[in-house]
Amino acid sequence: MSELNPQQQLAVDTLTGPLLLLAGAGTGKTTVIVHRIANLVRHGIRPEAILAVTFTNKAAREMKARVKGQLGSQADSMTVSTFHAFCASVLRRHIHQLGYSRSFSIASDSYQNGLIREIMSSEGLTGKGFDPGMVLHQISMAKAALKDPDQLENEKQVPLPQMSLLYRNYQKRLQQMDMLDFDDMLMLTVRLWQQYPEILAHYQKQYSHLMIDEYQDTNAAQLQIMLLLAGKAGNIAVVGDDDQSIYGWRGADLGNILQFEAYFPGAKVIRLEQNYRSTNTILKCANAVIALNQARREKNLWSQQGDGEKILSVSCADEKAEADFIAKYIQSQMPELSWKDFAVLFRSNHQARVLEEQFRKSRIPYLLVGANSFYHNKEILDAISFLQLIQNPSDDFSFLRIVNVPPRGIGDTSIARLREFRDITHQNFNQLLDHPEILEKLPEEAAGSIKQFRAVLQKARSEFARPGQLFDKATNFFEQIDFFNGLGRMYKPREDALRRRDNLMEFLNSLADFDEEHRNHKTLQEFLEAISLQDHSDNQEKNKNNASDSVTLMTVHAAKGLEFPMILLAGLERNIFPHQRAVEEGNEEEERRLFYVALTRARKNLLLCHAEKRRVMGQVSVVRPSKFLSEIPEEYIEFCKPADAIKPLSKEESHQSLQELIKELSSDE
DNA sequence: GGATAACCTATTTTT
DNA sequence: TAGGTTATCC
Repeated sequence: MSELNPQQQLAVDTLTGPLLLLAGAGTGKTTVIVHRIANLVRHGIRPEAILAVTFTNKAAREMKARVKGQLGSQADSMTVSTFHAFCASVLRRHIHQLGYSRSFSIASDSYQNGLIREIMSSEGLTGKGFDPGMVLHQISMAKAALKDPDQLENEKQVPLPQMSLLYRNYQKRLQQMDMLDFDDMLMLTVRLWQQYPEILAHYQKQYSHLMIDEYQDTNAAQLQIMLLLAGKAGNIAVVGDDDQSIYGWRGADLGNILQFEAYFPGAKVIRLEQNYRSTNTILKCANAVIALNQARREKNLWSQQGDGEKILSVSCADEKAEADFIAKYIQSQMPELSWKDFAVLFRSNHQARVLEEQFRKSRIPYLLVGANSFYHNKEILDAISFLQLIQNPSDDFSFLRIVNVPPRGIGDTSIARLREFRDITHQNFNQLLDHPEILEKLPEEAAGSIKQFRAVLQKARSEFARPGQLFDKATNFFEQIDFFNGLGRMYKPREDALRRRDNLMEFLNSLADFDEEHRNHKTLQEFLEAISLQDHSDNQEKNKNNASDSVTLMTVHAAKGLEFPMILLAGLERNIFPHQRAVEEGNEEEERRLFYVALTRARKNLLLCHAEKRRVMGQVSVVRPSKFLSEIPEEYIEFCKPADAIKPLSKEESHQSLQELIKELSSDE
């Protein structure tokens, strides 16, 4: 795109007051954001006074890089940050005012999970009907909506009567351990600014111009942060698309964008509707489908790219046939296209399994996005817990996690004893270890191990107290205490031992990288914060760059913001997409937005697949096509069977592929 | 303390 | 079907 269209230009020229930029899919919003920032600077706004907020680190990095392309080194003094990283920096400076330690650490999801389990079991709330994930979700939603436990008490629609009790305990335990979860970072920033107007004033003065990306995904807490920070001056520009709001289940409030003018009086609204990505056939379908939603702002995407080809809807016998068809179809498009031109999207992760299997059989290179992250590995969590405990002595949870890893004779009995002491004295485990009389009450072997453990921790704390040489310290440290080696040995008898050891090695390397990148000026605390706030798809990025050419497999959620020449959507069936539970919970419109996101990822071609029978929970059952299929206007779509969708190979090609097959068969095993 | 067996349950997961 | 968690046993 060489120059801006009139709407884009208008957005770039609107520099003061509240601005809502409704940017449809593929309408060049990032270009506008970047140009607008450059324009602000051109009009005399100091880069230090500009704050741009995104949701992901990746988005922040990209924005910064592109602004740098426009402004050069001036861009360095501007703040581009995620909501959470920004709040973390605010809280690191001021959170003592709210009774937390400034050296708080950040609770990861596995951490939250473990903590809520512990709380639920101590309240006797285990077994059927007590789902820790659900409780955690409720707490998260409450925090996102800035509700405290008392407010939850008065609510009628809580799924568990004990909700507010659990929330209160969870919060108490986190605070005792000087930990914040992700929602706390937002909630406490709001609380801080509300209770200390002079602190808020400081930030208002520092940042005169705000910009928020992916505005449709903001929750109530984030809205408060923006309202407070924008203050009376109200120089805030938000960019988003209500039709692409697909994170309601994480607390995103569509009302933030639908009622923007009510929250920010005098706001200007600009629509970007010219799309630079897709064919008009695709856009007309997407427009028609999304128009069926009630809660939205009117928009109509169009492009200058011509009509392009019709959308294809293919009906397959079952999920295996569907995967087989998808594989064959992609192969049939070769070699005119390359593997990386295709993305196969699905509603839920488990659908990937059949596809993966088929792709392996068919020897199609693929990349599964969003599969379990590096940081979910047991050994990595152990290693992080270890560092966490060194950094934050109050972290009882990490203590419990690694006090006996690798096994050093500190069993359930000893732990139970320590817990008793903790309940009586209200001191954390680390403090308890300072009392010799308590150690005496433990089994002899355990007491010995614990003393040793304590000594190791103390030594490590003094080693890590100063910034720099993180990596050296860590490697030496791990070697000295035999933690690293111990872990390696621990996994030796199993065949996954090598992988786990490699993972630990990689983790140490990431420490080294971090150290080097920041020229040895960073502390352990900063490293831990970085890995907590890092979006874990960073690893995916690396994979993607390395994997030169492969088909992408991912959920529709993961595909937001991406584009591919050809999109294949699998499992377009009732109860799968829209998801049964979403419909039951009254979220059909969000499912439709999700479908809209899927459609608008495609540049040239869209292929929608569904099966007639599918194995669900081990049982084969007859399934029906999704209602979304019937929402696509008939003139843009063609229905067919797998065989009709694949262009037959020419004689020459089929001869060739036969040759290949023979070669493969003879070389295999 | 650790291995094994039985048991349960299946959305999405930016930080 | 497959995974993750819990229960049980040695």
